[in-house]
Amino acid sequence: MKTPLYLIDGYALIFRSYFAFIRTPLTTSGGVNISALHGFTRILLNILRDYSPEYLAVALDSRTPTFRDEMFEDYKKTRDKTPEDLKAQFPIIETLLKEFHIPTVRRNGMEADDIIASLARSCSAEGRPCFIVSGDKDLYQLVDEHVRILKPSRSGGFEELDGEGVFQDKGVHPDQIIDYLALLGDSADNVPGVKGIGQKTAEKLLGQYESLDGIYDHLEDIQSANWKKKLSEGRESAFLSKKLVILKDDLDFEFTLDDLTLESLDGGSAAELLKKYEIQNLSKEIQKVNGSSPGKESPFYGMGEIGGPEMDPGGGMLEEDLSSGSPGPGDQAPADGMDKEAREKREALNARIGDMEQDFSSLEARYELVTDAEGLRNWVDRCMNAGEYAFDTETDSLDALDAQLCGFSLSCTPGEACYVPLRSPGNTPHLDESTALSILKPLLENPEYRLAGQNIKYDYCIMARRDVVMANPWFDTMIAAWLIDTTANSYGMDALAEQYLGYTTGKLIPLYEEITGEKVTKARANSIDFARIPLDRALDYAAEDADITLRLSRILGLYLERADLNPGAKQTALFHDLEMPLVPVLGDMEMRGIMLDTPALRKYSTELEEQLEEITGDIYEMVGHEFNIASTKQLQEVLFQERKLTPVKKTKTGYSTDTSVLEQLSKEDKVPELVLRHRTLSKLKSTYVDSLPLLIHEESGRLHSRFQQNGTATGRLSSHDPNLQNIPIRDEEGRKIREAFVPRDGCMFISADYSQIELVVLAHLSRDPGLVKAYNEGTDVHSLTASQIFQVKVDDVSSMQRRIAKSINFGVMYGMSAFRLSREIGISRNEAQEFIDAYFQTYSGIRRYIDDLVERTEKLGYVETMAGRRRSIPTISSSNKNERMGAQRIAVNTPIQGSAADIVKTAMLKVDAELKKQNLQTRLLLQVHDELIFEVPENELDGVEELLGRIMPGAVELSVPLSVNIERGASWGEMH
DNA sequence: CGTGTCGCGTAC
DNA sequence: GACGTACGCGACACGG
Repeated sequence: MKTPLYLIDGYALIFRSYFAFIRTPLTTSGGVNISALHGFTRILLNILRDYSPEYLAVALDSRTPTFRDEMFEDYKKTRDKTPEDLKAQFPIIETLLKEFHIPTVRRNGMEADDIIASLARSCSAEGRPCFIVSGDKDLYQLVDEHVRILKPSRSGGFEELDGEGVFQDKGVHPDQIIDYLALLGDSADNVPGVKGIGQKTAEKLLGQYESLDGIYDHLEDIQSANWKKKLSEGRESAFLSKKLVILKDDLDFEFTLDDLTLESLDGGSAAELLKKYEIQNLSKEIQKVNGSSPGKESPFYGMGEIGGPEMDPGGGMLEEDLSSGSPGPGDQAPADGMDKEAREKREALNARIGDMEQDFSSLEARYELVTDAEGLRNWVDRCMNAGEYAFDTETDSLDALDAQLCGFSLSCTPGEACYVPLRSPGNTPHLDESTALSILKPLLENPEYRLAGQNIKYDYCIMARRDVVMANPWFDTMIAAWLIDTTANSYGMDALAEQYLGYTTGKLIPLYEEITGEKVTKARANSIDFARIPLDRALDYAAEDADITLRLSRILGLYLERADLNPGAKQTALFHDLEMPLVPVLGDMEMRGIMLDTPALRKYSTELEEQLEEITGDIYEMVGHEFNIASTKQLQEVLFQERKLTPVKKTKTGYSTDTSVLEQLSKEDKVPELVLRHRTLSKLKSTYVDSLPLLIHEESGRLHSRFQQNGTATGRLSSHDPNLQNIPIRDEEGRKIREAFVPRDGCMFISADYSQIELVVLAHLSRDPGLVKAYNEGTDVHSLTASQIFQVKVDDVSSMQRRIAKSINFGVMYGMSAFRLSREIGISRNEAQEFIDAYFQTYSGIRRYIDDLVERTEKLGYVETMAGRRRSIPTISSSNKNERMGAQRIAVNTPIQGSAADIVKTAMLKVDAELKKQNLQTRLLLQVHDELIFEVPENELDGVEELLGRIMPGAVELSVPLSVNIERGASWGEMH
């Protein structure tokens, strides 16, 4: 066996090392980035240590444009400009290589890859083993019986890839890599590939047709119309890509193998260099490395042409602009039907809004940094005198339960604000938290002073955890903006300032990135630490927050008032009497959390795992091979191609494999049946059983879901992290998860849910005599409906008939079509239509209500709920029928769903007030749309049941009775 | 590796 | 195409 040659892909490893530490770069004490120097040297030393190579070379890229640039002018054009702090490391690394006496090879017009390819081919030709050190998949094409890849692993070792290894890694053989890359493209190098073909597809196609030529020769045989289309559109691009990814392997070199020995290695001066960059450990290590016969000059090969850009600046692809023209905020008043007085009022309000905008835009902001007690007292006095002020906290986390308080800001006059830092970088003296809070407390806790804020629930929680209970959260700009336009895509302060004030705020993320040098990814945006921002910059940002919030509160107040000019409108009341008081109630729920029986879930997880493995095995056996059952794409192939089952319906990208389809297919084949079971169990496992325990808060040991008040267009709440509003209940397996929600010691749960609240609301809104009568007499509405449409006595209604009636009752509220109903209950479309017709004949009041509502919506452009919540529906007059029908369904559904939400919110406030009044320890934990769940000390159980039974049915007054089911249980699963 | 989109499935 | 409102998972494609 000949002595192996080691080829190191220089720049590939340098880039890789730099970007590996991009979030927390390695730097010298002076802040100089040394990630690449460190990482590259580490890999180099590991090769020396692990493989003791005799022959080795580092291949480097050309300093001038390469033949690929000439072939394809966009080549590598998508790359960002190489960062300056990375570029600065190139010469250092080259110097290091030179001083260490590591042979380097570079040739102008050629990339390192081409050099490696040529040297590797020479090795193959003479039967010499060759190891290529790189993580770049382009080089996989070189692997053969003599050539292998050494891919540096995270742990510091190397993964050795031969032909089999390449196949394991990429799913194709080395001689297919070129075609693989030609299909896939490489965005980093701007190799186009075939658009829409990804790893999985490329792998599959090459598995079947061997090569690119094979694929195009058999284009007509390809089953998927989708792929066929993409491939034929991308043909030219594929073959150009192929040319780009083929490495040039026929370069001639003037040197011989002997020029690539490591005999003259000399770690001495390299060690000095590393020491200079404060890389102590590697410096020591390199110091010890020495070749056997020192003194030989390190060869440096190349043509010596200088200059030429290393890389071109990126072209920067523009993202498609998704924003669409949104309706103006809150002003969709009808032109007609308004009397003179109303029009005058409206004009007066518009004038006030205009004047206010004018005043605000001419302000010169004056912001003050407050660092001592006297300064803060002064500001608190000013706020008290004004009676109304804006308040905002700065912290180190968006999670109010973890957050440290870094400071806060106040404003009581537009354009004037202060920031009070409590944590900051550097040594500027400032107030400590407890002193500051003791001065602030009398302001925040006195209900006489009205507090404006943006997302007050957050600040409420922050302060409550520090024993300051904000007593008058009076104007949340986020919630106000939501009420004005429930379908906006952002309620962030920046967006509101832009929209309502025409004001562009300072942006925190760029500021933070500039100061810390860290990239703020989405995952990290939660933990921006405001204390790291120097006070001068912090002042501008934080004080502006309070200033803008105050301005927004004033102008949004006017917008609410203006909305109230519409007949019957009551947005201001809805805001102040319902939504704002709800803020602390939701904050309390979030802070309290709910207890989870984690051991029970862990045990269940194991059971599910076992069942899943068994099902998976059975499926593989029947299908004859392994595949990813969770991949709809792969599943489609198995079902519709291999097993030749008939597709039932399509999705945007292929054939559907959803539950209804699989159920259908189960009649013919066992596999879809097993897949259904697999779906159910893996859904439970991944979404609930395994995920819920991960969200348990360390300090409290409980699960703190967050209730979003502006999460929906209808007025419902939503819940997230975790979403506790979609915990399973319908199936036995799912119910087990509810059983893992348990009360704290000495308590039980009480659940109170409104029965059929949406149908009751429909009865109330439509005033349909039949429906109203049924509710007043306590008749079972579904049975009554069935008796009417099937023309039988109520007592003779079969369970099937009742089920159908129930479907229709619910379907009507959603604007269900005959098509859907027919599928839902397995009857023909005509039959379904007959049922629907019979339904509307029976409940003619509902028909009339819907028709009137749609007509009214066409006139006004919006719908309203009982509490005056408004949703604008501009597409109600669309010329596109589908769009218009969709709008009509929204118009019908929103008042029903939204009014139900109004009722439940009202109940929450009344119950909360009563619990406080009676000084009970019972606490509201969850709201699930029509259900409230309380944690109740045992001695309060009876009293609370009585209280709920008294308050909840009468939360609002309706023309039909609203009944509540109340149950108690030792777990959430025990109720219902 | 991070991010967005899709298909799907859970709740009311 | 065909029933409203949410959230969140895994797979996949894609860009840096």
